[in-house]
Amino acid sequence: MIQTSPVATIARLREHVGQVVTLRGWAVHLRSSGKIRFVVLRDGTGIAQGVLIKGHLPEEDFAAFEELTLESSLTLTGRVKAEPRAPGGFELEVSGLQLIHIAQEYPIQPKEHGVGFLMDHRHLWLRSPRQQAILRVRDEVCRACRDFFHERDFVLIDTPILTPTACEGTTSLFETDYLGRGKAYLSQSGQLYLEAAAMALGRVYCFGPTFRAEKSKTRRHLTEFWMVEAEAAFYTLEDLLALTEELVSYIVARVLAHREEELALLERDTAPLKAVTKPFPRLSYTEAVARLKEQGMKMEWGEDFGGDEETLLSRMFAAPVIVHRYPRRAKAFYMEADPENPELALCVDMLAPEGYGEIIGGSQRVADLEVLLARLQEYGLPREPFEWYLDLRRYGSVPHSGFGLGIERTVAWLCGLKHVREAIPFPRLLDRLYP
RNA sequence: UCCCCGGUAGCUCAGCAGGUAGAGCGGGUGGCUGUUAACCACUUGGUCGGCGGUUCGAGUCCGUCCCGGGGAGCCA
Repeated sequence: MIQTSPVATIARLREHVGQVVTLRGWAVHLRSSGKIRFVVLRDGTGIAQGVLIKGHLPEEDFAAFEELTLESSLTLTGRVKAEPRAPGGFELEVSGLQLIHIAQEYPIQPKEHGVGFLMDHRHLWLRSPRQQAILRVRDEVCRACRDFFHERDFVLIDTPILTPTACEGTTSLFETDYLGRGKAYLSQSGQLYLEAAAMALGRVYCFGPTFRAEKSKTRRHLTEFWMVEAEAAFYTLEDLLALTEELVSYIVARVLAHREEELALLERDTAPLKAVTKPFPRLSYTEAVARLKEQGMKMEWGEDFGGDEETLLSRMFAAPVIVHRYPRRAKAFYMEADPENPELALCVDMLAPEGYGEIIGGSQRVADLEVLLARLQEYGLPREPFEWYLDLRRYGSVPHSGFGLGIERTVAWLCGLKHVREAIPFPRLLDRLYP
């Protein structure tokens, strides 16, 4: 395509005021008032308005407006002008319009649509300003996680997605045939492999998709979701609590600093996010149960928290709340017992405020071979597939701890979303695999 | 897996007591020199989720299945 003027992006239009530039993008609003016509263009960096005045551009280009439909692609060339009346604050006095592709009748209108319809058109829904804003926040969260760990000398370790066994025997797994040699499962956590890597590199983390085949149908569940997990040799539960607290406050600060515009577009009240500062409130499970009972919840010591309990607990504090030392029998086989009370596990959950619930789960891991062997038996797990994992306790075992943070739940919280399905580009849900 | 709600035009919905299927938006045509989800006029648009039943007659009542939404459980 022949360009007669420099190509600009809408986000940087202010640097081109007074100059003639070309914008490339898609039509989002088309209005005509006879001899004056308006095209609102989006290019992925923002929106800007082009004004077409009869006689100020070739007649052919002026007439091409008539062919435009919503989401048609085109280029606009013109002089940049600051204009308070224009969406985005800048407009182009169009001297040239080139059609690239005329879109068919676009299904998504600037009006209310049902969730089902929007999800069926997720590939197009992503173009809407709100979805773009969410995806930019997600991008910031992911980058913050990587930066955080690199600044602290954690090494990125890519753990396998196809695995021979469950990390935690209890949850259901996606099963696939492995080239006729038996079953393979989609990973539900990189943790076990990360533990091996921690014994090699000290501090490690992984960042990738995880899969849970549970038939969960709630606002906080996906069947495929992203998790950042960290594992560190010689870390105790106390070290772990400090690390999770640091990570979450780091993420929140980064999003507030770099994604203010997006949060404003999402109409996210940032006051509760600005209140997220260290130290976070810490409660033992036993204390949490007592607090819930005070609030009138009917539950007994030993039961895990349900959705209602989590919501209530997270609403009691401005910052995320750290709940530690749950009853061991409600938790996974690899968690170290509390030496002060063997009925408790040295574990942690972090609950996001405003009712968002669990975003982090972690624990100190069993370091002793005999204890781990007994656990496998206790939980009814076969020993053979875990032999490699047991080796970690045979060759220089050390205390170590790790955790995982759910990306979508974190993004949903930061953006103030009602459901995690909007926090991932293409959500995989119980009854949704398309698009 | 269980409970609740829903499925009518491309979209969002209305449709009373069973009696010839409606609106707004979108699409199309025309008008308008500053529009902001523009406005005005005209116009287009239907396998009422599928199957079966009751009835002279079913979008409407009954049965069943499918799909979607919300919640529970389970889970992180």
